[in-house]
Amino acid sequence: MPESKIIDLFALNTSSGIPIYRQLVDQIKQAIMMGMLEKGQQLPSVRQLAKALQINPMTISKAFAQLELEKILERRRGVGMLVAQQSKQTEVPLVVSESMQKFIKIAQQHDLDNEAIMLLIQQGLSVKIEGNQS
Amino acid sequence: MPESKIIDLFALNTSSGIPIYRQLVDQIKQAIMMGMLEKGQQLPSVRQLAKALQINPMTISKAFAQLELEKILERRRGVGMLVAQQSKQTEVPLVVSESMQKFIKIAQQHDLDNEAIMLLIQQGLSVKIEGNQS
DNA sequence: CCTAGTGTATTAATATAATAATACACCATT
DNA sequence: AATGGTGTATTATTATATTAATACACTAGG
Repeated sequence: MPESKIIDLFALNTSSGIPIYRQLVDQIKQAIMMGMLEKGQQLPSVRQLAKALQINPMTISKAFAQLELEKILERRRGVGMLVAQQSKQTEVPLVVSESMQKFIKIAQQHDLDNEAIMLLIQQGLSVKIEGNQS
Repeated sequence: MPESKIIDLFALNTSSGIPIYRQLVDQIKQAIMMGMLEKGQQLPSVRQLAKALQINPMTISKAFAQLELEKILERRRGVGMLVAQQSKQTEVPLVVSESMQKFIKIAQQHDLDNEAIMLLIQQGLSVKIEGNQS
């Protein structure tokens, strides 16, 4: 994916109540999972993004700081940012996406809305382990 | 489910960063979805819960205020709280749970952790319509 | 070295949310 | 009406998170 198009990956919603930097973090992880960003891929500069998205450069930087902590991106002062070669986030296998789509379809056919679906999954994930982690 | 056992439904984590009242809201919705709370079912009183869970009564009340707004519970001053007969939250059909469990199993077999699974679903839900928007 | 491009540490301003204390409102039973 | 149980509006405190401004740090290329 050409660097110029990467900016189009981001769809920020400033009135959703979800912090901008978190939206950035999530959307980058998702882009990698969907195969839209590859390891070694260079990202647009903090200032380019900040200008294009009309937000403060530090907000971008904060998002990337978190992503670096999680070993997903590498930041290089004076150079730029790129998807880490050893990124912990990787593209999701097709069978997984397919299984998910099947599940979502069935859930929607039974009138579950998005929030209910998220809650159900959350429940499903926490039940696996007896007692609560998190 | 006997009222005395309902308190056991709640597993609050005061150090998770997730607000207590939101944990209560989510856990009640989940309990209904899992069939552990039924329509018309009476809930323990605000003060009983507050004492058992070691939190302020107003925190319980806040959670229930939200659930009433969403037409899930009914609150009756001087009487108590109960699951609304017309509750918008309903038990999830078995086929849905099964499909979900299948999906979770496959995802975990492919090394997705809980956070990745949640992000994936979130992505899956936001990409509603495949096709042209031209 | 100088410049113009990278990213960022520090700090401050803002915004907002979460929790709790209090006193009050409502209801059923006597 | 008195009592003892319900829930709650109001208010204040606290905590904390988010965003932004500024000045600084690093790098590549001329």
